[in-house]
Amino acid sequence: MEPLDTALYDRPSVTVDVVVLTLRGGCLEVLLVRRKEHPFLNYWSLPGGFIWKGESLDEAAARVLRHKAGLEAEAGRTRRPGGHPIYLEQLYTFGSPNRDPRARVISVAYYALVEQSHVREISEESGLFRLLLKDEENVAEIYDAKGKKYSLAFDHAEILAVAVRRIRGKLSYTPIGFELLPERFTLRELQAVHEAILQKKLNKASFRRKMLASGLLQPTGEFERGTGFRPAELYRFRREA
Amino acid sequence: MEPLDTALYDRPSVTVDVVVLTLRGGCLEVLLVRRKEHPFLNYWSLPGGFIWKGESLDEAAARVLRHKAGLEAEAGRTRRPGGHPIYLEQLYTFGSPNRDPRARVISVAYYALVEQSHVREISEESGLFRLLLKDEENVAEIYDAKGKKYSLAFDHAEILAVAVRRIRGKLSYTPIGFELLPERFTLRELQAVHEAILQKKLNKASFRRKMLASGLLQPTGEFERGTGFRPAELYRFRREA
DNA sequence: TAGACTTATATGCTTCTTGCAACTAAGTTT
DNA sequence: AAACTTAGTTGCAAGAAGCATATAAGTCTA
Repeated sequence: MEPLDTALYDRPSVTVDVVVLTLRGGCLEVLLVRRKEHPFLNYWSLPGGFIWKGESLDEAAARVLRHKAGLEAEAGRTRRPGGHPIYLEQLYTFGSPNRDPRARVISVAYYALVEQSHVREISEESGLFRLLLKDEENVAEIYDAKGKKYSLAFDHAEILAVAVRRIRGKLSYTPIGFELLPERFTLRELQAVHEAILQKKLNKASFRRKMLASGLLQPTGEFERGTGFRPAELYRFRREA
Repeated sequence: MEPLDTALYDRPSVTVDVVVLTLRGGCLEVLLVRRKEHPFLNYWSLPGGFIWKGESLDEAAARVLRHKAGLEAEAGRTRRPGGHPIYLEQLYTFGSPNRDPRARVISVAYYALVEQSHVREISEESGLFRLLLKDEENVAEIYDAKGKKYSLAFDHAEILAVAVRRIRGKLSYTPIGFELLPERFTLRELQAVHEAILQKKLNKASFRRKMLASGLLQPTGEFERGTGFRPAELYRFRREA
């Protein structure tokens, strides 16, 4: 099984990089960490790490999530602090021969959807950045709170572009918007999530009808408080079983 | 960049496996090759191979397609013998620590959609097998022409299950059915492709309306010949540019 | 050659979904 | 009490999809 012809076969390192997405102020944001090594010293990059022995790719991604994003994980099933599973899914594998200038590194990218309050900005060395993907572009753009634009390490801007495209496509046939919200949320908040991801206004009545008809929302009978004006009912995602 | 702690970090081999799908007799079929090595000696398996130095994952998949399936490829753009590109797309990466009993092997799986007449059954060592995926199952079943069922090497039955699910999902929002047909085809043939993939009957009038309204079909003005009964018009996929 | 047969293609109708706009409801602020 | 803002509902029109039927264009058979 060991490749015999070492002049021909490549023996790459394999890393897992995780795109941690969250929503803040009506915008998609991504968690980045500052590199402390060459190349791309001091550049912002996706949290990631080499896979370990005896560990599956899913487990490696959960570990990265736990160690670099402070999100608890548990035997393949990553969990939010509150105990609910975090949405974590394999995205795509990037393997251009020169994506890392030092050596052959193949990166299995994952993406996670996390409620904003659960993303800990652990230190100066990690932070949330606004994420923008223009149509037809194959790299995403990254901005800090002041609107300053950053270049990312390696091909991470491409990875982000793939992530945003994936979540947009997925949203049109699966209601993963929940994953970015707290356990209880209003329909307006859910609609705002969809609008932020899809980058377009949605019709309120249609959105409500579709969501309620899907049977995935469970009304709690409780309402927002202190909003000024009429409070909206709180729903939760109907977890089967 | 080299992982330092060799007791902890893993340095796997990386292979590319390609799920070559085609359609024959109204059924999805997959190209398998017979293994000539341990483990799983003489088992049927997906065509695959180690990645080479200087080669991207896409290029590795195209090379596997060329060498193991006799399908011409060219600089990342794999092409049918006739000159049209073959549909080839990355599927998913499989990396359970013990999926290969000998060593850590991570497999980046691709899938290709190929017109039946272009799949060469090169020798005794390769063949097309009927592919069946039951709802809720996470492994696909494999049958030969006589209806005999086979077990596959490694986790290849799981890879096939993921491939079938992916193509089913994709078909509902992208008309990739073309890729399994010759350049010119009738609407009945196209509908048969969709029905074979989705495993359900479709309404003829609705299917025609939707396909023609999509603007992706170009009528050729020519018709089938020698079919007995009324010949249907031949269409081709509208290639932009 | 007429008529039976089979499949291609078109059309009308119903049902369901979606977008749009107006309406009512329930709070807060002045 | 009236103005204001957002929540939530309802009616209608446009479009998509399922279903049945009608017509068209060939071959086959008597």
